[in-house]
Amino acid sequence: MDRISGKISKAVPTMQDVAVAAGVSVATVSAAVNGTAPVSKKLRERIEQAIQEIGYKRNAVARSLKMGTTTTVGLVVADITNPFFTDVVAVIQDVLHRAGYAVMLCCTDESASLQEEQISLLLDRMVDGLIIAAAGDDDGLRRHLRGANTPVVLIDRLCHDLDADAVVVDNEDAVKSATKYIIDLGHRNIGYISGSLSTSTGRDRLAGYLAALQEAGIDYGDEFVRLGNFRAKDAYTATMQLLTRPDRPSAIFAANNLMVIGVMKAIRDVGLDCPGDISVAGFDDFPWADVFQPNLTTIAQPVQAIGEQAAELILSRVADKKRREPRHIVLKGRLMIRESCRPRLG
Amino acid sequence: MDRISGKISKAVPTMQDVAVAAGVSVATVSAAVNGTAPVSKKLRERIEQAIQEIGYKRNAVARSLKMGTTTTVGLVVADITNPFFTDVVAVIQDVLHRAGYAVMLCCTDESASLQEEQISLLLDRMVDGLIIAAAGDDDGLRRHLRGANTPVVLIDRLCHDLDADAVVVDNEDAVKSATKYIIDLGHRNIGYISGSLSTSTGRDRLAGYLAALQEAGIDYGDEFVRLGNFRAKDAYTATMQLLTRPDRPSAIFAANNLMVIGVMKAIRDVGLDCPGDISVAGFDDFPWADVFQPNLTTIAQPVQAIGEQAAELILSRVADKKRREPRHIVLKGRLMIRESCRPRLG
DNA sequence: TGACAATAACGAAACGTTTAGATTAGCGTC
DNA sequence: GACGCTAATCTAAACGTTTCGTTATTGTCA
Repeated sequence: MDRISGKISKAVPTMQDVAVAAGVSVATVSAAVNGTAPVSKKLRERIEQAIQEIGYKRNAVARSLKMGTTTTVGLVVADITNPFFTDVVAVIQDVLHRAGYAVMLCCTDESASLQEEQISLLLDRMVDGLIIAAAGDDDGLRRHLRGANTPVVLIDRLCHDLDADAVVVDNEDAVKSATKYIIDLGHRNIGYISGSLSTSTGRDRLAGYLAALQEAGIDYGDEFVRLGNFRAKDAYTATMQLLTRPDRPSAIFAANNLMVIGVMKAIRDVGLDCPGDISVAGFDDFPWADVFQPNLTTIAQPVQAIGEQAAELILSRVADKKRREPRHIVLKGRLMIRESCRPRLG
Repeated sequence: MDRISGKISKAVPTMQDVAVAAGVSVATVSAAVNGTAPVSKKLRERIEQAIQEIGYKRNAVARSLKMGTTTTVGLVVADITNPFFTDVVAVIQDVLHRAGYAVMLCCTDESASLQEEQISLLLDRMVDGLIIAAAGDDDGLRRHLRGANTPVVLIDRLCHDLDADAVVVDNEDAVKSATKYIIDLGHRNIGYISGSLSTSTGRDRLAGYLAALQEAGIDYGDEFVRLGNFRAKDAYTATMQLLTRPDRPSAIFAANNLMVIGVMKAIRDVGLDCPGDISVAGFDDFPWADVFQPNLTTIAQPVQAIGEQAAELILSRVADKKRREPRHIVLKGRLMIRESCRPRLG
């Protein structure tokens, strides 16, 4: 690159170079580029031409240092492999990009310690805001987020005692109505494969299940509840435990989409048929839920709305840093009744 | 925050603050923090303590400006909603994070113009490297990437005439063997739902299909080929066209996972059954391919290896900027034979 | 005792912007 | 022609690091 020819051609041109080329000061170039101060037509044209000629691009890092703002938001999700999260991520991405923001994506694999690392990484890089689907324990999260006065929007999962904006679904209500639907089909022994109880979604969804049982006067409590920790593999073993009981459940509800896979695998592996022998429903809809067999009955989350609201929230926080009351947006899930649940025989 | 009390407490402490607190110069603090120069035990301890006390964190933006390096790589994929990409993204994420790098994720929605925007956004922010699953036309890509002397690794899709590292799958070979498998089952009229032909994957996969036909002495050429552009919806209409022909195909191959969904939907909507009436196979495996019915026969890509190799490549490029020959890594796909293809009847 | 390394700490100049405040130019008024 | 008043432009000081060249502090050896 650098020709040895008296003057060395810089690798990447700076505002200074533009200023020299256009015969003005850097301040004027800055004003012209950003439109922050009036600059005469004549100069503006000269500057623009110089920019074209030498191929100048503004250095966002230098700008960030000076401005104290990076037009970047960090996005932390528990599992990028989960279709629910990817759908939400896609929407957030889209909205933020339109607003000129970049997105730094991090993935915590449902691990609290990894989560702290990732948040630290993002905070170091001075992201203007943070959207988090929190994994694991709340304490670490709170500790890391206090002090850093970066605006935070929680999605999907709440964090106790952290006064941040949040957009979540009414999990309890959704699972309660799904469970009620199953009960109304005549099922009494209903298995429940739960997510991690250190997340608000894990707790709230379970609460919905229990509430429906109670309301129906079924009182075995959490007898049929097993922990699946939101992963297919854990759900598989959990389901196996349920299916090998003498009084095995005639229906199973899985608290998220990944766990449904584990449930179905287990059902297949013990030689049962869904929905013939056992009914299944799960949280989170996915695109092929109604094209492969059995067509799954699910609770669809409003992913589009969740993503949009989260993005809007963080944008408004970033635009106007003054501390306001945190806002919680609660959306409703929707029960998609398909064919994986049948009335209980006999 | 800022108490009005004589001296105002800074929002976020700087190295200067640490220096004052420890009674040393900023240069020494920097040396201690980075270990770039020897500093006596005594001072190091004082500095460390000061850091703890005032809660200092190094400002990565300032550091980037000075160092000309951001320890961030940009990751551009065509569709974050596609399980293949998310799997790869997850692996890349993981490897890069371990190496201390952050990942900026962008999504182009298969649009060339959006892609240029996104790359521009990343380049502005001075990412140290770029991993790209290229969408659309190659010219724009080349134009944007030249000049910026940022290392680039292409994944999944090649870009003609761009001398960048790349890790791809031998698409032609994989599809050829899958098609051969279908032919060997006795099928003659085999539909092919293609991805966009402006991508190398679109072209190579189609080439594999055609090669298998030719080798088997079947010579209707691209009679049964329809464009699905890698999206479920387009694949649906494309499949509909095929299924309403008088000589409708007895088997269909879809060139990626999303399009399989469209194909299955179309088959269902015209009242046919897979695999009873029509056999189906597709590119890209997914977790539930073998738990829901029909168990899909697919070509599994080595997502783990793709992600790892891509991450390693970009890391080595970033570590050592000197221009070397671009490396192309070609991996093999694997045919996962399940139950969605049956011997042709009659 | 003085000369000379070796070592540890420091001062100050970058990196490429933004921006407050100073300067200049242009122009109408008295 | 001196004066003010705008509007346009410039000068220079930040922003928070890193790093080069320099100085201070030892210790060693002739």
